[in-house]
Amino acid sequence: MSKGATTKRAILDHAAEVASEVGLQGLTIGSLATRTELSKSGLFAHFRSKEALQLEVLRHARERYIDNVLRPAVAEPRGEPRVRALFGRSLAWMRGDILPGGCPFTAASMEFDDQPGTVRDFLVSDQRDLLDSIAQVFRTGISEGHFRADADPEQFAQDMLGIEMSYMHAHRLLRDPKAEDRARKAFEALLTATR
Amino acid sequence: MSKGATTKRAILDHAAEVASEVGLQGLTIGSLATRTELSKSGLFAHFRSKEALQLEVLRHARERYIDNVLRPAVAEPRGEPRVRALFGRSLAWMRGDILPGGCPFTAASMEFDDQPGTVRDFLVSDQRDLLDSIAQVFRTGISEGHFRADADPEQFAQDMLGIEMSYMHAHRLLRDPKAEDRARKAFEALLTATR
DNA sequence: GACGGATACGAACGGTCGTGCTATAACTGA
DNA sequence: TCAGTTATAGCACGACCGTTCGTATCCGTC
Repeated sequence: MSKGATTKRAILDHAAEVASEVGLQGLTIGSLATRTELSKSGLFAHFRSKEALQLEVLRHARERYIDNVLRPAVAEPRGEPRVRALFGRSLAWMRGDILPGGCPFTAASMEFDDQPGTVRDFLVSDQRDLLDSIAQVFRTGISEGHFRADADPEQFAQDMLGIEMSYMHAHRLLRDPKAEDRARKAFEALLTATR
Repeated sequence: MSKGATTKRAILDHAAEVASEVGLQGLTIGSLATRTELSKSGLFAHFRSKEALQLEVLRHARERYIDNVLRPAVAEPRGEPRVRALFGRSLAWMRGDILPGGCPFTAASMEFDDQPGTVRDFLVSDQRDLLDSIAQVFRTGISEGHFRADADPEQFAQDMLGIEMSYMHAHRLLRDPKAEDRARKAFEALLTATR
């Protein structure tokens, strides 16, 4: 890997962490330059605009998500075990085990849902993919006979995401120690209802 | 009401709308001054710092929430009807019927969950109150015999909030026309599980 | 109608924002 | 090793940030 690509990756590593904590708007070129020990213009040269930086940060975070959540989960046996693995790893993602500020997509979704532009467009397609992935994993559970044949995968996806989001809220903002326990109970109830 | 209080209220009305769309960080004194047709310093005089402005915006939004969601719901008969009313009005709140950008608390929670300070502190106590209110309303359903006696009100609160949050996500970001239908189905399933 | 406090304005402050340009330093491939 | 590319620094820019201060204007009270 060339020098440029190496630095760029290092920048994006830091940027994803910062963005997960202060959001994509709070992510500023000056502060990121200080943090990576680069000059503002030196860093800026890697991206041609702030918007491009934001997009690359999201792309980078998505890779992290795929590597740490989606791919390991899909490596599990089809059906319920795979669904459980996906949920468990999603909780860790939301908790901040991978990026210190928790899920940057959820945060960015709230930030940008009313701001048209390429960032919003990226988020839309990315979150659609995410929901599709959940639904797809769930479908393996239907075809394995673990869940009712008439269960709705899209419904399941939205429901599971809701459990994750309220978990992130209760855990990260409220620091509620019972948050994870409740999230897992909600998940069990959701699974029970699909059988 | 004195002149000052009138202007201040007008400012906060606009500010709450803006904040619901671009977040509390995106809310800027200059742009808010333009929007309210005041000078920057004239507006600033009503608050003594940006942080104080943010706090007052949150307080103002909370009043809106209480007036439009909580109080009308509590006016309904105790038990399940009251729980249903609370959920239905919460969906409208999340949708953006009251503030155009949807729920500013959910957005601010994501923005500030890693940023210590008075804003975060306010959000914590406010969101704790919110969850307590949901739990309390749910308890009326237990004492009326509408729900199982051993149902966990705090669990219900976190679950219902999750349904609302994933609804907001699917509706506002993804503009998914089926989002509301799914949210209502999830709510029915949640109620069913508590009987 | 005049007074006095509340309210708003204008100008200016030091900072930081995102973004260019130019020059130099560091890498890379022949 | 050296030429050529790539990467980084330095500096400057206009714009806007939150904030302060002195001044003018409004308004309620007597």
